[in-house]
Amino acid sequence: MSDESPPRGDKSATKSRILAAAITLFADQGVAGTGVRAIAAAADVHPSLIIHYFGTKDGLRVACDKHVAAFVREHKQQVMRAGRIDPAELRDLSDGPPLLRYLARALADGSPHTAALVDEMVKDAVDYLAEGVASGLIRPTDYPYERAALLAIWSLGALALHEHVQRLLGVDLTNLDGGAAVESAYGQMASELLGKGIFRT
Amino acid sequence: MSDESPPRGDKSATKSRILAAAITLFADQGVAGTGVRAIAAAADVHPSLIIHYFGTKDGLRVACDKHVAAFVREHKQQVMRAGRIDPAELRDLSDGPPLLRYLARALADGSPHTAALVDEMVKDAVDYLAEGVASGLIRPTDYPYERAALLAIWSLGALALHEHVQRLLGVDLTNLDGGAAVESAYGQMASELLGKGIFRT
DNA sequence: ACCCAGACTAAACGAACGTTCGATTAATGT
DNA sequence: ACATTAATCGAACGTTCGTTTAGTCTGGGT
Repeated sequence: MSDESPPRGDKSATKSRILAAAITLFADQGVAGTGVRAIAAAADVHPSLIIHYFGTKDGLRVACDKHVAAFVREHKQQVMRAGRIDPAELRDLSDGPPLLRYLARALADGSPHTAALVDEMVKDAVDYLAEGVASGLIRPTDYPYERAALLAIWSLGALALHEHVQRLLGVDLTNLDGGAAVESAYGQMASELLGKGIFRT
Repeated sequence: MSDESPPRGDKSATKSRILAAAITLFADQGVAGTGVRAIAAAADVHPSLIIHYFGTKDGLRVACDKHVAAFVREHKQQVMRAGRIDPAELRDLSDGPPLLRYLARALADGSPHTAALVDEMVKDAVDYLAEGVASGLIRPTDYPYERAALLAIWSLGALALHEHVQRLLGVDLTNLDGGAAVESAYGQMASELLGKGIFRT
């Protein structure tokens, strides 16, 4: 019980408090299922202040999209591998709003900015896989784009179904602590499947 | 322009008309984003009739869940492989409400009955894969349950992200016509990845 | 012929919704 | 000290929400 009452008159701090509250609630209950009053209460501000800053509820949604997209853009590779985010950045992730849970919902909901984000991730994956092929680690393919796309879909799809992944395999892909996901049942099984394949040679 | 005006006094027909409209709208806009009035208008009935039949909006949601679950339970294997539903059943799928789109949203939203459904699919996949192992087609593994679970997650995750799958690979997993998905870029790439693996031997 | 169960409608309720408007407060420049 | 600006609140707007209540209409049993 230290700084419970937010300081008044600090615009950017209030704005990010609203943003954090919105991301949390949107991630939990969906955009349509969350009212501005609930967000305002969580951010400890008056509802009309949200409109004053973001114009409209959808403006706030867009701001949340952009905020999460900015984070993801800096960690594309790690997010797509659903783990192994370096500990320094990880503190920001556990302390702040649940960015990955928000992303998971945005992926399924088809929010405006998410498609572009996914496309970027696929493009990066193409390059990343091409490097692996060049260094002889990764098997070449006739369809490098399609392979990258499918790997991205599988990774992000697992993130979107993180609730089921947790129930079935015991890993919370949205709350990775120190690369736990890679050593988990999820990571080990993914290695086995992608490593040796599934069909008998 | 044949039977535009629905017959009055046919309880079960009206009920399924409401159910179909609800599944369509829920799949398109989400449960929270769809009002009972919109459903009533789509089903061409009065809003209060929905309450009369299903008690509450959430009761209608549960009825939709059950209806979709019943369909999926009869086609578990095909749904998980996201294709190859036999043409007879397929007509019901294209004519009726978008059951797979509803399922995709329910998977990500975590609706009540979906978890049990996924668990059943995984259990079936365990058996199915065990048969493959017994017949020598499929490589054995030390963790058969985890393998089945991950394959299910990948399949259903791709379904949940069907919008991105369509944009990236040109396949609509929710609107499969005659096993097109298996021969598509999605199906071929999945075969390649699961067949030979990704790492160079 | 009557009646009655039930399919269905009409109108309204209170609550919650997103948003607007005007006032109040506190910091800032002069 | 004063004017200005912006941050923030308080109260209300009109709309839509899910639901309720009371009713009308109709087909089938007796």
